[in-house]
Amino acid sequence: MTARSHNYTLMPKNTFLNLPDEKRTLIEDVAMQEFAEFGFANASINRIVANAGIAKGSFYQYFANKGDLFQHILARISQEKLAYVTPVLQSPTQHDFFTLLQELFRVGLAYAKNNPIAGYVGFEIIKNQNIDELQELFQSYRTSGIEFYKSLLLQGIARGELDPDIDLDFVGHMLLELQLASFNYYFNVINHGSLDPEDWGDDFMPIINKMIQFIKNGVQAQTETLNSTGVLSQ
Amino acid sequence: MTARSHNYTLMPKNTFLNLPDEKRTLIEDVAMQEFAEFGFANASINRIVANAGIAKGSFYQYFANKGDLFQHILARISQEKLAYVTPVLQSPTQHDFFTLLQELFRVGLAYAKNNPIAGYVGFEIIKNQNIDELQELFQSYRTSGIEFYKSLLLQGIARGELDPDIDLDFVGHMLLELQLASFNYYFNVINHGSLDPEDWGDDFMPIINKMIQFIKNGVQAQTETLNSTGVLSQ
Amino acid sequence: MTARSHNYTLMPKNTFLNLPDEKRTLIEDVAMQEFAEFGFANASINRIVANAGIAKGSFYQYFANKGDLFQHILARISQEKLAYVTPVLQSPTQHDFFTLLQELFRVGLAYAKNNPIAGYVGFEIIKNQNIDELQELFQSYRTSGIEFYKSLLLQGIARGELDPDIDLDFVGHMLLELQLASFNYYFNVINHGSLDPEDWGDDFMPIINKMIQFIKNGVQAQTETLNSTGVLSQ
Amino acid sequence: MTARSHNYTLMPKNTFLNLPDEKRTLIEDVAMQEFAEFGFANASINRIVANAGIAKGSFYQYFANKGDLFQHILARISQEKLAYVTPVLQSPTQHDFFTLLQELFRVGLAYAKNNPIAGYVGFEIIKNQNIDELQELFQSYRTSGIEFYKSLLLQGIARGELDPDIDLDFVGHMLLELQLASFNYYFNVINHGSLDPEDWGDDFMPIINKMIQFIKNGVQAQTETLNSTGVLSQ
DNA sequence: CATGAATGAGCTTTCATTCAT
DNA sequence: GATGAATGAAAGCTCATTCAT
Repeated sequence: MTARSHNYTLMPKNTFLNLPDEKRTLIEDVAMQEFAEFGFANASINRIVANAGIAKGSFYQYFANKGDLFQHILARISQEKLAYVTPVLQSPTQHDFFTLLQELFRVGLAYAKNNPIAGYVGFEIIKNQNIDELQELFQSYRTSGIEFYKSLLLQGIARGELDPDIDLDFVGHMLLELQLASFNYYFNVINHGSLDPEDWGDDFMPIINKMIQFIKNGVQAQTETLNSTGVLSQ
Repeated sequence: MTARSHNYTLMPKNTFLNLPDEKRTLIEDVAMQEFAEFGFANASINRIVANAGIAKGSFYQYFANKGDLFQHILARISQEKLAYVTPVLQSPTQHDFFTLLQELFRVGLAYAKNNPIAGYVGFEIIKNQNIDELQELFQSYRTSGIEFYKSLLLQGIARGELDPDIDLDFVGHMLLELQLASFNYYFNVINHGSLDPEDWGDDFMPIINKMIQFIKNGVQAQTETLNSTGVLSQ
Repeated sequence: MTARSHNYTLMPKNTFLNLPDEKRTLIEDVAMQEFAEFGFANASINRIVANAGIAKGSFYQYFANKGDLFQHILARISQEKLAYVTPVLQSPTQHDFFTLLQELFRVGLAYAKNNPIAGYVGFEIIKNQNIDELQELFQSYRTSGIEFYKSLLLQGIARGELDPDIDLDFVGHMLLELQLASFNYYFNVINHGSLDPEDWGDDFMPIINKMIQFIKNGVQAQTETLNSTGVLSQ
Repeated sequence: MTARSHNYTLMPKNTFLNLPDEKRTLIEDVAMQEFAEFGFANASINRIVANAGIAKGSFYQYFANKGDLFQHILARISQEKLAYVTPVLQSPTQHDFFTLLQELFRVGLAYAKNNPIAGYVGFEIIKNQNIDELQELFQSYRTSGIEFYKSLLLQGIARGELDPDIDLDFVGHMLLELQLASFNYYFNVINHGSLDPEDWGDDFMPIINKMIQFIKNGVQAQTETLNSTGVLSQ
């Protein structure tokens, strides 16, 4: 009774984690490459096992299904990103909002630059939430990202750095979207969509600075007088 | 004979356009629904022909393949949107940048509200450009959108409405992303992802106004004094 | 809307029935053989298509799934049996219960003798109702059989041929079981389980007569006196 | 070494029997449940070991294969049933045929009522002999059952209780089938196929009595006069 | 111009069993 | 004696596309 349906359904990984590092990493890398190249829907387990040199049966001893593998890959990416967290981000209360934001974006792009495939997969995934079976997972990544932004915004408002009238939820969403957009811009415009690490330019700080400037002041000319409706007078 | 081999190579549509309106529209609607429900990768031609009540062979006389159908659907959506273009957008030189931007966003959401499935498909698609065979197509949609934003930005700078130091290309990208984000926010947050027209709230102007405000002034606290409505006083 | 999910799900057969007779019959025969040899659970569609010389994809254009094929096979068997219905069974009111019963059993075995594989499949199937997805189907076959027996029993009672105190439902069940048992006895004991038509003996009337006798009078010695409890006195 | 290769060939059980009682019983229970739920063909060793919490390799040290396990389960059920044998059945020569038969059926149903899963498995299995690899086993269970009935019949004839003209072999088969049918009737009609012990009604004696009556006298109307209770008057 | 049967490669997943530790 | 990772054949089923009529 208690024995029924135990470690059979919650499968997420288990045996996979005990694999020799080399083999485990190989499988992850192959899978990541597959997801990056074909997207989740078109990723083929056949190809993955072939490229990783493992038996198809073995795959299913590591992961419950394709979604499970994918989830694991995302988790690994999330965790790897933690290694990039810098002193600035570790003490968020000691810096102003825009410094923190700049650091956040910088760290995101730095990770992506050093791990283009992982970065790309992580990016694609948050962007595309239209995979039914994984919607919840994606939503949770999005939500936690937005919540983090909202906490930063709150702090910024409290310190008088930010306009207190902004809609926290709305702006939180937009910051997440703009972070993704920064990746998109860097990846597609600067690097022309290449996943080859060699093609990734070194200097993404200009992009980030433009982004911060954009978020900080918007695009309006600064010197103009404003009428009471907030619409520019001539 | 020659006509036949013609049909066969330049396939994009041709025979399809001569169909009775009702049949053609049915096929389009079914396809749109399919793409909305399953995404491009998982959309099934089998299901489409079954749901549209046409023969499998007929489908391939209308379209070269799934991508061709998809391209057609997108083109139809693009064209339908034109019907929403308002006087304001038809004479862009007579309005200031933020008015135009507001109108652009408003029109986009109005179309989506009245055609949720089409709106969703059009949105998802621009967002997800990771479908290899359609990348070029998506890119062209993006590019033309961005170019349009850039032309607006240029005009705004020329008039002194906008900060002349912005990077046109960068900001153009961001505006496109933010437009998509406005849809995303409206669709996922306000309407909780439902495609049912009945669930779609009526009032998206607050979202647009927040967006315009965000783009205009950013989030930084203004040194000017603010009245209680958050509108700048002189 | 109406077009959705039409002839896509109710699949039972459709295209299959339009096949050239020869091909259709071949597939049916191969399938019947497969079911007879391996049972439903172990029957392999791979083997069936290989033995029938058709493509796997074709199979699924004929049948929705294995259960659908099976259902069709059973329906064919049911229908074929109708050809065996004799004048006696066509005018049931004109014969006494035991004559009808004898004829029913005779016809059942005659069909099975001439179509051993079909007979065996039909028999196995009613017997084994533990295939989840087909339980309803089997139950309906059983139920209609039992209902028919019950109607015969009622008529027999009305005519004074049968003990009016019997439990109709119970006896109906038992008659069905005994008919299956007659097949079982004939098939396994007399023919030693061979499906080869050549091994099937000619004369199953002795079995039927014993069965009728058993059902008619039971096994009790007929001459004994009975005490009031119906238990034999010494 | 030699001991090891011994274990390996005569596999049926051996190492399994030395297991701590609790573990052994758990495995048996899990297996029984699996067979009851999925039938033999669809029973999964994967699921069994998972649900029993044992290693896959261990399973194959206990049993040669699925059939071996199954055989063991059947043997256990057979043995458990022995505990239900009553004084009446222990001294068969001291009771008349119908008393013995009634007791046999009663004991069978009593066991099934107290051990629904085991009862169901034992029943299903004897009923379905179309599992190639186990046919011999099933046949032997059937044969020994039939032989026992035949011995009872012989004794009954010798005592003048039974019609001396019956075909022993035939009637023996039918009695076995009717015993299974009584289970079938009780299980499917009375308990509606539920394996939940709580759903099993208490009173199966009416069924048995109808069965005895059926076997004793058949269904033909008696020429003797009947009192209103349906019990024969002298 | 319409049809829809035919195709076989491909899909994800489960299987019973082996064997090195 | 116990383990559980490894295996690859096989399962049922869907796919986009072709082509003869």
